[in-house]
Amino acid sequence: MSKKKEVTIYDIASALNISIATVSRALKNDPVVSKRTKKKIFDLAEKMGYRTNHFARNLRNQKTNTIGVIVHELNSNFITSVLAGIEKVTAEAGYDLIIAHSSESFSKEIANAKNLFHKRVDGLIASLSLETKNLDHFKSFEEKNVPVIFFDRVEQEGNNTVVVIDNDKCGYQATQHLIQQGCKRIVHITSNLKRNVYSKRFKGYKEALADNGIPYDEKLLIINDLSERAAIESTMKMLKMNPLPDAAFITNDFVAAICMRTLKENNIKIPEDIAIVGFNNDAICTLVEPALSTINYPGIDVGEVAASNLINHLKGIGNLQNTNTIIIRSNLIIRKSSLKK
Amino acid sequence: MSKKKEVTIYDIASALNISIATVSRALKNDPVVSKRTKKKIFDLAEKMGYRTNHFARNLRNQKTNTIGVIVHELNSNFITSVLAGIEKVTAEAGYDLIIAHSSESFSKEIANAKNLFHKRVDGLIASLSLETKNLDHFKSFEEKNVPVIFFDRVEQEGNNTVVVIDNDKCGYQATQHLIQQGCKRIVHITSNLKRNVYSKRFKGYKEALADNGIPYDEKLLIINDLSERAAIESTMKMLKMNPLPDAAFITNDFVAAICMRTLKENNIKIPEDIAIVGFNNDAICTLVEPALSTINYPGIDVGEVAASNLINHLKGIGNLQNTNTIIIRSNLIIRKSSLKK
DNA sequence: AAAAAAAATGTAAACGGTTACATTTATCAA
DNA sequence: TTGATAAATGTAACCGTTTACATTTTTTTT
Repeated sequence: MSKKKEVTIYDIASALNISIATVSRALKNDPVVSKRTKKKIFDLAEKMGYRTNHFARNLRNQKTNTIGVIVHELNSNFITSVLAGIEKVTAEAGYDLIIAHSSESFSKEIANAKNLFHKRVDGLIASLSLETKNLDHFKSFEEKNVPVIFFDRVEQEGNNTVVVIDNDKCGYQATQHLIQQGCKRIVHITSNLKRNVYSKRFKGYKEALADNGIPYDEKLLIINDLSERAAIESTMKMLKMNPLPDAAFITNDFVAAICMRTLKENNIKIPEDIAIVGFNNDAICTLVEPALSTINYPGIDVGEVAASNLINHLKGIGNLQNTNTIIIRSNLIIRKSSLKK
Repeated sequence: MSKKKEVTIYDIASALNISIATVSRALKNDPVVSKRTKKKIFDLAEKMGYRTNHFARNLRNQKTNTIGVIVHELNSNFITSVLAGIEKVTAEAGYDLIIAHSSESFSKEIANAKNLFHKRVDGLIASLSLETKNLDHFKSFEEKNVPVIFFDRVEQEGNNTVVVIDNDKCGYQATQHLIQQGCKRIVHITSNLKRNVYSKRFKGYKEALADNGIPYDEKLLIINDLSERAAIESTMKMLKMNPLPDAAFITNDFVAAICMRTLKENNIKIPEDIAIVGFNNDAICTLVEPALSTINYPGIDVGEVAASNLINHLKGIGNLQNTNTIIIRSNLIIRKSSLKK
């Protein structure tokens, strides 16, 4: 089962009786090579089944042409949209992608970072796990001047570049909308408040309450880990409240969908008894009943913006040093789950 | 913004006044190097921040340590499960992954195959797009003896190795179950019958009908492209049938969910008026109302099996030459959407 | 037709590992 | 102490590109 020997520029050169330098230049379409020679070389390369050895090239060029991506989970509509956006931009620019996921574990995130660092990615795009306590594992990238862009779950310390939405405003809008529907006891189901996305949405939630003269009640705040089991538990907590809340702002559509199912199983009417607003605008929103109001968080845009900024930086166009925060447009989508009137 | 120079085995060697050969051997933990020397080398490598240059190594070793994956779409629960399974196995074995998706387009699948071929992946795992007409674009892999494993959407021509479920049986079981519920006019909503998965499920559907003395009616067969729009159109077609069908076996949970929503919008009761069985067992199944009966198609197992067979082949353990088909266990899950009694 | 300038091509040294083979050093038996 | 053997280390070629610099060929100018 011996592999056929690979064709190299030496084979092409000696077949045409020219130097490897000319072959190398021709294959990169260097204008310095004459059209006649180029044609001969292209044709023969095609015929011989030549393929570039990227290792030799990268070894020589001292760059990997690879972007690393670290996400917390793959099983998420939002994340796959972001990946699609990243993929689109990086593929066009001729970069490869190595995708790693941490399963929300800090130690796995550290391992992923170390691995991608050793693989020498030219740049990194990352969203933090729920458990992540610090950014020490990204220091090595900084030391070697490898650019890192964070998106969604980010940390503002130091001079990172981050791509986010205005989570504060989104939390405010969602809550304000529920208040306008006449809701007064609005539960907030969210996740680890150490993560910017959740703390900011929480901040917006509180601000909207305050602006409407509704006192903040910490009993209405429920934290969970975004799993199905946790979503059910959170809902049960909500059901035990007395008096029952009249709305819930939930920072994740999947959790919101589980919550709605559990509420319905317990004979709660949505939105009449409890109005619901989710977050992300996953495909699931229009499949559950009633359709789920949510914040539209366009993952594809996030991915595209993160990737194109990174690549422009790598190409020397633009510079991330002076770019601190990029805010992507987002908006509230009102559906039946929150329409009381 | 000059990058700090990378540390190489030469730097370590000269710092310790030994040869690069010893350093190279030590870093690979070659037993031929003495413990004393090894320790010195490890410690210094750590201290100097040495990282292996994979390009130099791979160039010399003539292998890439990379597995290519081609899928039709990322936005699918099933596919992300498969990827998770593949990732688990390949990461443990120390292989990298390059993931490409064709967006169901034949030309993009060809481009992806060509790209991965030029990147010289050591092996390939692929599921075909809906549009794919032939496997010519995988011939180059065969020629260079690069192993290819197909999963889910496969083509049995030639001597490929494929990882699938018993789609025939699944189609039979789903249909049989609906018949047992008393259904007689069972619509089958599926996709391109040129793809094995759909043709086999269709075959099972027809066999179950035949075994129960129900004549096959081709008017009850609806083909679509799995998009939301197509799912709605398919449902409208179903609604226009006279008499109305009493069940639908739909080969995709997402399409089934859209279909259920559309039916409900048109005041059809599920399962009383029309019973539904989907396919895949996506998370969505228990979030729609009523909960969706489906075929459990464990993507993670598919991914793990495909990847471990590929890697064993690469390592010389086991051989794919004589492995034609691997069938993964699957089963019918009965929920409310199909329970008439 | 010769000189000057421009275009095309060639030479050879990197890039950073791996490893067959050669050499040195350590260990042990007689 | 010596020679034989085993253990450890070293030398140098190789993997397939890229590119600064050198050289040759072609074109233009006078």
